[in-house]
Amino acid sequence: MPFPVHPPTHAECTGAMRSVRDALDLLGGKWKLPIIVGLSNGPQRFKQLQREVVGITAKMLSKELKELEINGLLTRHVQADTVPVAVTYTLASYGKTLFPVIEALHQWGQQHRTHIMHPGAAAMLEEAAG
Amino acid sequence: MPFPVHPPTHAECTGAMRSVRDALDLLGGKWKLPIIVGLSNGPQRFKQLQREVVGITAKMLSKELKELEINGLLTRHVQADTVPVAVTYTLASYGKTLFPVIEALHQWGQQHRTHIMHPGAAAMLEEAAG
DNA sequence: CCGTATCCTCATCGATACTG
DNA sequence: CAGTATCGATGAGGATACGG
Repeated sequence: MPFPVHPPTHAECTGAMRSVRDALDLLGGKWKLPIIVGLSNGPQRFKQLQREVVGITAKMLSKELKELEINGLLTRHVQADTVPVAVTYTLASYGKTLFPVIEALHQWGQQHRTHIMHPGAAAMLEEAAG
Repeated sequence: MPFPVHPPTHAECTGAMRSVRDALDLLGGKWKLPIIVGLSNGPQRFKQLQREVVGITAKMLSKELKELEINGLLTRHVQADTVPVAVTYTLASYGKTLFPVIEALHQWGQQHRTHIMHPGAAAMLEEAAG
């Protein structure tokens, strides 16, 4: 088993599609992206992060953070000598390698909104292109 | 409502995250990517496509194709003068604008596999970076 | 503060049978 | 061939209560 980290929620893929699926699954779900964005402005403690990621429950935040940590995207640091304990999550430099990917998604998604709202121009281009 | 096309499966997002979510949702799910890949080698009829996208049921293929068509990623052409009717699906040139995005996901996903299998080097880099 | 445990709802997807 | 209709399983995610 070459890729034990992520649970195979989707069908097995062959060749190049496997890695696309991996990246998609890593960014997929409801909360992964907001969490990464929330941490992109600097380290956050659990409660801070929960306030930033509006609507997330402690259960989901805990679960998602665990997955992201296992994948090396963020690090978890426990300050044990305080009461109560303070836990800080930091976006790893490896996690920041996702930024170009997210940016690519952002660019496409943004133009897609305008594309959907002005389908006429696109249709004419389609027609011209055959 | 600025974006009526895609069902809002996920929480509303603010600012830049909306468009990332849009792109992610469009590519997300189990079958969208395999279908796009299957059509990237040229037009396909329904049954052909179902053979190419291994494991998909007619129900899912029909549903996914409808969504992709609504989003302008592919076109549906009906040859009504044959018995039985022939329906051909073609990846629109607009659909091909997704290729760079998919390529970005592919690149990251591929290096992630090697990253996960050689975490030592990454850990050392992390440590040095602080 | 930082989570975990339990129960619950709902969307997604699969299997199967059926129609034009 | 190209789908649709129906039923059922599965799992992501939410609500709430509780523990360290």
